[in-house]
Amino acid sequence: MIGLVDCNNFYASCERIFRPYLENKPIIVLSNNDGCIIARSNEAKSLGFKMGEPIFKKRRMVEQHKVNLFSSNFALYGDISKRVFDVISEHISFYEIYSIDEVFLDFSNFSNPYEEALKLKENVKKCTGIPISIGISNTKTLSKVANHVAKREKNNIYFLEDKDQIIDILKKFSINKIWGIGRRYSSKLEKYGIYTAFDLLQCDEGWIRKMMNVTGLRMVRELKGISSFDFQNANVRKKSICTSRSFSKEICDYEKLSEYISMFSFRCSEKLRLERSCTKTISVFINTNNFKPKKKQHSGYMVKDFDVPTSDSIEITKLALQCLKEMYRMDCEYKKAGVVISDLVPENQVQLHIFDSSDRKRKNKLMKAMDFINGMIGRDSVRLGSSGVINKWKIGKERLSPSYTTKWSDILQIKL
DNA sequence: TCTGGGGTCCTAGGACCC
DNA sequence: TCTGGGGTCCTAGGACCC
Repeated sequence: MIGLVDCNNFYASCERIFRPYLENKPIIVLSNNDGCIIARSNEAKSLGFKMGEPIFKKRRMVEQHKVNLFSSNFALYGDISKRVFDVISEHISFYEIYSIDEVFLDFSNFSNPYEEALKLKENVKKCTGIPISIGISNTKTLSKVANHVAKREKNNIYFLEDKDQIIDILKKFSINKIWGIGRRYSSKLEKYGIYTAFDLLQCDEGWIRKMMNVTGLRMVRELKGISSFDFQNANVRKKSICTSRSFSKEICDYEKLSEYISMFSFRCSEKLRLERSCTKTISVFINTNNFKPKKKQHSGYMVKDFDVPTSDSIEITKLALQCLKEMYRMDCEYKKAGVVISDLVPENQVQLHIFDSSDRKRKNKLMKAMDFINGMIGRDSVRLGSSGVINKWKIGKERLSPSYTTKWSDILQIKL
């Protein structure tokens, strides 16, 4: 038996924890630059706000219904997420964290999974203030289905086991809600008259394999109750790391753009060291605003390799800036840029290079010192000169809530 | 005026090897 | 007229997830 925990409207719920007066009020959380809708409370959902919609198109509706808008506060969400998982780990020893607000649980040792889920749900709510839903079934994909159903149940828990019951639900379950079927596949399948999960189960497996390759086939098997996606080991390393941003205003100036690229590279290398990995490959991209098709368009993308895999911020930033230099066009206005590092190897398995003359031990020490200082007294306390002197990259966040749990200056005060 | 960020997996086809 | 068989590695692009 596999349980899937999903935090209800996670980001919106995080904002609500410290503002109980927002209970039953519509809440929307916005992406960077306060651009798109990325989370909605149930109240906001029923008012008709859509995921991913740009908020400026909805200004009037926001005012009309007195919707509470928030800029995204990922420091807060990340910390609350960790607390939720901490509580869960006290109940269950074998679990797989799937995303910031989802975790698969091994429920096979419980004689009464429903009771166990209920206890877990209540404890998470009590300890963190976050409401969760739990779907239970015998494969990951079916537990995802069960979780959908759970969202509408009174207790937010659904145990899906009985064969007839599974068929009943799959007959009403439209394909675009299935885990692993997105917009492309659903419109492709609908052309063949396949509208529900049940319809999909009637198809020939060879045909499914041809249509949706082996991943799609595995998903269909899971719907049939045959487990095809394993539990992931808790400490899988990342295969790539990316830092990218859209700018609130387009940038032409090379100096300014290079400061961003430098900052993105630095951020990537910090994440990389946290993973205890090194990178072999770096790619940099810069894009103009494709919502303004009349303006000159350019999508630059450049990849470069390191002779020796590294996690050194200085080396990584240097190569990234070289990429930028080679593709930057002075007659373009750039709206978005990013740095991706890939081909990651564990730091203790780095292949050395016969002509490598740099003192890697010394560089490592320097990076450790930087990470230590920034960890002690705050991000960017020490950084590279190439990223500029002041925090120019502060992206538009007008409605940012305090970082109640991760910043001393923002800690909640209670009057007794 | 204003449109997010960070990941994963799979496949076909080209280039190469013996 | 007729021209083999069995592999690996890499990349771009397509699909998906939250």
